[in-house]
Formats: sequence, C-alpha cells, structure tokens
Amino acid sequence: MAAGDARSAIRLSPMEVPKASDVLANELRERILSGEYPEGTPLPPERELVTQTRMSRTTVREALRILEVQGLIRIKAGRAGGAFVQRPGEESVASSLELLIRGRQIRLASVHETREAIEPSCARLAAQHRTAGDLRRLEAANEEIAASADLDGFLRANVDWHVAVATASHNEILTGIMMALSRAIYTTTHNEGFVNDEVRDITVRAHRSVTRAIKERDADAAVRRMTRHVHSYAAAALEVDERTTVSVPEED
Amino acid sequence: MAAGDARSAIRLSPMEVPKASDVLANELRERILSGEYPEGTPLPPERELVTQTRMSRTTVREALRILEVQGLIRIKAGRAGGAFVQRPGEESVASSLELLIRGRQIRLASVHETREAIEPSCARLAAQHRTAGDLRRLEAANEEIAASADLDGFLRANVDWHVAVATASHNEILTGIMMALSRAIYTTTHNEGFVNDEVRDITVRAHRSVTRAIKERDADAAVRRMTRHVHSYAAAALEVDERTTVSVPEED
DNA sequence: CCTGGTCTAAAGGTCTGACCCAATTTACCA
DNA sequence: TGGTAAATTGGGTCAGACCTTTAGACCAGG
Repeated sequence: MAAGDARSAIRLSPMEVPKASDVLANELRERILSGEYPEGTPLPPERELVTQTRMSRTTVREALRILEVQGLIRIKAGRAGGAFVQRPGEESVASSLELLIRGRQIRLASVHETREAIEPSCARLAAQHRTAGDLRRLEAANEEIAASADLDGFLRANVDWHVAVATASHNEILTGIMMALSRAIYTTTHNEGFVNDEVRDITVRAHRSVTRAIKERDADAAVRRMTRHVHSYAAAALEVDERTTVSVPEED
Repeated sequence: MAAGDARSAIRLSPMEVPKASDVLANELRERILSGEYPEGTPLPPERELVTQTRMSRTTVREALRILEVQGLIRIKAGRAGGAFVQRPGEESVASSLELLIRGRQIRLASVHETREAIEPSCARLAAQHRTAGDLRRLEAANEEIAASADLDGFLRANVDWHVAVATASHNEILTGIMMALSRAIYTTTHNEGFVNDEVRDITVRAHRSVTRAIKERDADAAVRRMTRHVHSYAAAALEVDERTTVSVPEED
C-alpha cells in the first residue's frame, strides 16, 4: 500500500525543469572547466551572447552572475571590459568553507579537529616539496610574528605563517582549506583574549622549530612538531572557549 | 608636485563603488549568517524587496541569485514559493572544491595527499563519536560493496562507505571535504579500469576491519587501518595514473 | 465518493527597451 | 606634439510587461 496503491504500474521519478539561466551557466561552466579556454580569455559581450543564444539579457546576466560567484569568471566594467575566464582558486574554497563555519555556527572544536588533521600533513609535504622561496616566506612570517606588538598583529602574522606552511606543501586543496580554517580561527580567537605573553612565546618557539624541520627537509620531525603545536593550541583555545560559552552536549 | 599640486589639502584614497546587487546580497548574507532567521524562514517576495529597497527587480534578483549560488537561500517558484533561508551545507563546500579540482586540473596526487591527511582523522573521530545509526550506515555500505556486481556499482558503494565514515565523525567540515574528494576520485578512477577482482577483495576486507575498529570504539586501530588502506589505494591509483598520463615535473 | 477539470491568486522566470556610468580609443586642436 | 575632449564599447540599473509554475478552492461527473 505504501507505494503500490496506484492503479498503474508506471513509475516516474520527479523531474526537474532547469531554468534558462542555469542552462547557459552550465554550458559555459563545462566549457571553461574543460580547459578549452585559457585563463583570461574574454567571453563575448553580454549583448553578443544575447544574439547568439537568443536569450534575453537578463537571463544572460544571471548566468554570468552565477559563474562569477563560483569564481569561474571575473567581470570588469567599461570599454575593453567584459567577462574573462578565470580558473577557480583557493579563494573560492576558502569562502565557501567560511560560509559553512559561520552559518552553521560550527563548534569551534570541529575547526580545530580539522586543523589537527590537515596541518601535520601540510608540514610533511612542505618538508618534502618546499622551494627556496617558500622558505623565505616562512622565515619572513616568523620575523613578523616576533616583531608584532599588538594582539591583532600577532594573530595576523600567526595566520600568515600557517598559510605559508600550507603554500609550501604545493597542494592547492590543502592550501585552500587552511586559508579558510585560518580565517575562521582568526575571527573567533579575536574576541577571546587568551593570547598573553606566554602563549606568544611558546608559539614563536614552536613555529621556529617546525620551520627548521621544513628547512632541513626532515618530514618526520615536521609532522611531529606541527602535531604537537596544533594540538596544544587547540587544547588551550578550547579550554578558554569552554569557560566562555556553553558546551554542546554530545548525542549518542 | 607629485602629491601636492592640488588647491585643496583634502586627500582621499581610491574608493571602491560596490554594485547595488552586491550591497543587497551582503546585507542579506550578514543577516542570515548571524542566525537572525531560522532555517526555512521566507524572505519577502521579490516585488516586496523592490519596494522596500527601492532597487529594481533585476538588482534584487541578482542579489538573490548570488545568495542562492552560495547556498544561503533556496528559491522555489510558484505560489507559496519564494526565497527561503537555508544554512549552507556540506554540498556547497563539496561543489566549490570540485570546481577547484576540475578547473585547475589538479594533480591526482594532490587529491590523494589530501585524502591521506583527512581520512585517518575521520576514522579516529568516527570511532570516538559514532552513534548506532552511523554504524548501521557503515555496515549497509559494506554489504552493498560486497554485493555490487558491476564496476560502477562498486565505485559508488566505495564512495558511500568513505562518506559514511566521515559522517560518523560528526564533523561537518571534514564531511564536506570528504564528499568533494570522493566525487573527484570517483570521476577520475572511473575511466582508468584498474579495479579488478583482487583490488575489490582487498578493499572489502580493509573496509570491514576499519568498520570493526569504529564499532569497538578503538580509535588508534581505526586510524592505523584507515591510514594503511588509503595509502595503498593512493599508491595503486597513482601507479596506474603514471602509466596513463604524463607526470608533472616537480619544480625546485 | 473519488477523480479529474477549471479557475484564480501569488510568486518566480523571462523578455524588451531604454538609460546611466566607466574605461578606452580616437581625433582634434592649441 | 601633447594634452584634452568626444566617440565608442561595455557592464549596471531601471521600469514595465508578459509567461510559467504552483497551491488552493471549487465544481462536475461517473
């Protein structure tokens, strides 16, 4: 009865009727992703697309807006402006992760868990693949973190260093994720003033030691030290958090 | 002269003029993310927004389109339709990661590296936080993987199991990432026909043993086994890949 | 009673055509 | 020749109309 009380045996699944703008957006997206157009290739002007597709300008514009939000094109105004093909970068991943974290009011614990999963691997890959330039950036971030006077400067430099490690891994996916996590942690940690001189000192030392391991291409040490650093940071942040907010009970 | 030949001493820095649709989109986004509106809350109808904001309908619609692409609202047509608040879910992260992977023609190695970073942690957290329902899903996926006859069924069931592990971790970020990676791996592995009976058998056994560890809440064992499983899978896939495509030279 | 047809109101989807603003070229004049 | 003004090209916005989809109500007929 539950699914059989129809007089006919014919079954159909729910069907979707795509919107015109989606159709166009999908078409363009596929072409862009296929690599058919190199980065920077200009799409035809809107009015040209109108005549080619026989859609209205509104529709065309909505399609372009979709692709723009997805980071697949960049739109400039003015003469010689228009829509230009752009390969999606870490930015888009970072921003969507940011939406997830902010919108879902994700437990801070989740963010730290993810970080503990990601960062040691970043450190390992960085130790394996780092270039001289990567090293320069890491050390520059280290300088800055030691030199930073105020809280905000410290946090910012801290983020920079962690992102630099991810960048040195030469893995775009991990880099994108780290950028997003860093931003999230940056904004949350900002309010809780748990950064005192001691924390700062410990952080600087930890960063130095990880950097050294990366420099010496000692993957195992990099993983070990990064794991410890991230873990202790997470523990400290969580402790502060628990003192501040109500902890979410774990279902079971 | 360079910066002082003005008759007035008033200096202004270059300013950006945001687009109207962006302004509206940002305003609505902030409100949604702040949690002010619970999920499912209907936004005012487009025409209503037009009168409230004194913008044109085109502008309003572009703003809504932006939010829709970002996964913050869902738009239904027809009477009682409209825009409804929606908290961004794993899918949006997954799809943006997918764009990154496809668009950048990311090295398959990067995807596997990320997986090797993520999945062991998923397994650990799953072992710690799993519920009875999670376990059911895991075992169901196991059944299906053993029962699957054709290649496609196998791959699909395989993905299901890995996603189920991520879900059992009760960490939305990791889950989102895993969904994206799985999809990417699914599509790439699809073509290379490296899945033979032996691979299949090994996979099933590995999954069973990880599932068991999760069931028994043995976090360490879960991590260990998952690490080995993912690593060997990655190695095998990479080997096939190297036989098929040209490997990218590593810069230094 | 069900079943299907019809109607209506609400809301998004699409189209048209016009106008505005920004960035470049181009052409012209001092 | 060099600077400035006009023309051109392109996106951004607006106003208004019409189409399509959906929910709900109401009706008619077997």
